[in-house]
Amino acid sequence: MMTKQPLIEDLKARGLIAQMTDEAALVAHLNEQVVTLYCGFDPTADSLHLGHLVPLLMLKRFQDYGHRPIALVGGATGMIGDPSFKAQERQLNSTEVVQQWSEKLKQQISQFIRFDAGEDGAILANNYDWTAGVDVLSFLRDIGKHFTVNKMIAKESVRQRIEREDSGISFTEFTYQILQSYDFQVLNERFGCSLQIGGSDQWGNITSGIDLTRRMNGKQAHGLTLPLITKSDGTKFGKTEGGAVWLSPNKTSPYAFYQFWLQTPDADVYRFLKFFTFLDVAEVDEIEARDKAAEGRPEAQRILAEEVTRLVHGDQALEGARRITEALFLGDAQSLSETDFEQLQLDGLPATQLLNDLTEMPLTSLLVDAGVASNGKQVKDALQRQAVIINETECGMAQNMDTKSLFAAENARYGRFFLVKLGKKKHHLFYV
RNA sequence: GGUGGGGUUCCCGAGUGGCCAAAGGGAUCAGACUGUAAAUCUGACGCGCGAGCUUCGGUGGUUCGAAUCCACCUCCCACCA
Repeated sequence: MMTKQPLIEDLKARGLIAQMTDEAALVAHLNEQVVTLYCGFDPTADSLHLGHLVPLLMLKRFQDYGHRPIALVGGATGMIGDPSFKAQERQLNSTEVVQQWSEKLKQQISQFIRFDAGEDGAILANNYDWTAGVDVLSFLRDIGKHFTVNKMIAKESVRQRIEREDSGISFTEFTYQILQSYDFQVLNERFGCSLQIGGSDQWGNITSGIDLTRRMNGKQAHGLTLPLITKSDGTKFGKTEGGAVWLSPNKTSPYAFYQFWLQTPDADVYRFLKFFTFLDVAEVDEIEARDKAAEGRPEAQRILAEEVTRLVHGDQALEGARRITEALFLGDAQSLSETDFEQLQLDGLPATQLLNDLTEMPLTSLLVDAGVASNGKQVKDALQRQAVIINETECGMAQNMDTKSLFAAENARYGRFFLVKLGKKKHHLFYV
């Protein structure tokens, strides 16, 4: 890294700080030494999603400034469920499932930070290791004694659950903040970890961990939270028609991932460039200025999509995503060669093999079965507007029952490919 | 334990015997305009190509006909004890 402004200044400029404990003390602490910091990720699914990306990149930002990150997988806390700002009690997952998910998260996290032997080499930990073996009496006497229920109840993060009588909060979830606090204390003791970061919903858990660390270890620790990522139109960030955008290529293909970013509204894109990429703030401002001056289509979305896809899926996957995008949106699909088609499939364009007998198979059902649309109504709607295109041929309602002839061999590209477009953005490859 | 209010389609929320697959808003999808953006306008929005099928906390009843009436059950809310 070249000359750059101090870490906290940079984070502020990016809008990445929601709250922090005593700023002056934290800044001084970061300037004085290599700081070991941690962020926890609970296994609530078999993959991380976009919501985890900002904290994950935050760890990397700290590492880039010479600090030592600990990525903590919540094998233990994931068994309990964090009640913070959740409206309802969570469904518990079995031990095997949580452990399995923990392993997957570990692998994902590993690709973002450096695990070399240097003093800023990252550490991967699982709180299951130090929590599973604690017996009840020790837990209550050694740890629980440091918490007053009065304070625990007062936390904003659990207040609505305590005040609302229709949901309530189980003792299990109520103890979550103790477990997380214990993590901080243990990490402080074992690795000298003195800073915890997390989403702004974690503020309560973080400060209680700081308290516990001070009580049990006599050490002063710090905390910093990141803002909740919001969209300018008020809808939830990180969701698409199909649900969450995952970091695992098996759950969200690099192509879909790339497309997600490419479709970022102008009103959010520059903010997101600061949140999700390592481009300098000045660079982002420059891009913005250039786009404003240029009139017409901005460059920002493309840059954002490329940067983030590369970060999460690597150069090769990015190339694949770009190839598909170019073929489908920029070039004309007419000119694709046979190997291009094969490549599209390899690159992750959703593809489905055609059934042998398409007699009596409505186009609506075919497309729904392939996952192009979620129900027949959507296909029907598109058909009524001539918005279904099979290899350059527009289809209307009248063709709904003509699936067999639409997908007849003589209409296939190179005798086996059908590129189906539903609406402007959904593409699907069918092959014989 | 008592009294009163309530559980409606993804969410919020109307509907109190037929005109209800169920107002309105949000979310979502598609079209127009654009730049694979926003805003705006249009259409779709329980499932089904269709005939048609299945919904209004649950079960059973009254009725030609029920989300709407009755009984019981269940969950929630408010107040009282």
